[in-house]
Amino acid sequence: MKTGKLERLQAAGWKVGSAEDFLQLSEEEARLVALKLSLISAVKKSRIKRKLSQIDLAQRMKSSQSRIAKIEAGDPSVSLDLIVRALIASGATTRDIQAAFTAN
Amino acid sequence: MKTGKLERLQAAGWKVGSAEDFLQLSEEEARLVALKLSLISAVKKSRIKRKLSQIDLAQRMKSSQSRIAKIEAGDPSVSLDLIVRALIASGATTRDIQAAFTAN
DNA sequence: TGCGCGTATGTCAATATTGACATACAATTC
DNA sequence: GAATTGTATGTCAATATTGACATACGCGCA
Repeated sequence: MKTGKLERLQAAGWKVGSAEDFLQLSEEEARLVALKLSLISAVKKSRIKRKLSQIDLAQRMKSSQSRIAKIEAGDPSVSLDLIVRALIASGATTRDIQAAFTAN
Repeated sequence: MKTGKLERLQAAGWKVGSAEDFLQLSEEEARLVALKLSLISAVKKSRIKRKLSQIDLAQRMKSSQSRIAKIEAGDPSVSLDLIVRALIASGATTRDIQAAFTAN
């Protein structure tokens, strides 16, 4: 998960480009972040629900335990692709995924 | 006239190679590809609906026209992150994104 | 015909993401 | 308190993805 660009810029009191561009970009970025967060939450829920350890899930998707931990911790190095792969591998149904996408 | 899954995958440029390989695609991989295809379709629909050219959309999301073309062509080099960014930048609502799932 | 416009395709250096590994931390059980 | 089990964090070489650019294609129009 990317560090909040908006928050950091605001904290620094910066103006970037026009206010319009700035607000639009941050809104889009915020939507993407919110989407990732709800998917991450769904991964953990699904994994726990199926009583899988991080190692179990890692083996299912041919990844590693540390990657799963980073996914669930919202590490900036984790892509949306990997999050969704984890969701699917964890046994989440299409409906589960749909719900996660919608819940933001 | 519903297109077969195999044709759709090949048409989208995924390295599928042969029917043999396709059959070896795990259910998880197939679900991820199907998800990407739905979202890709939603990107193009949303862009056209808002009367945006690929160049327009590229500027909105600070990418390039060729990237947008590759997104819509289902180029394997395009990540899910970028697809969703394009969806958001094209003006798609959360409901539009949800619809992309239901449609598949 | 040539011209503008939108889209498609190939390439590539820069950057982002990956699995794997080592290691630390937390809770549980003996 | 030591072993076991599950999770967190940092690192890094290998790989994947990126925007940018050049260029080609299709199509309507003057």
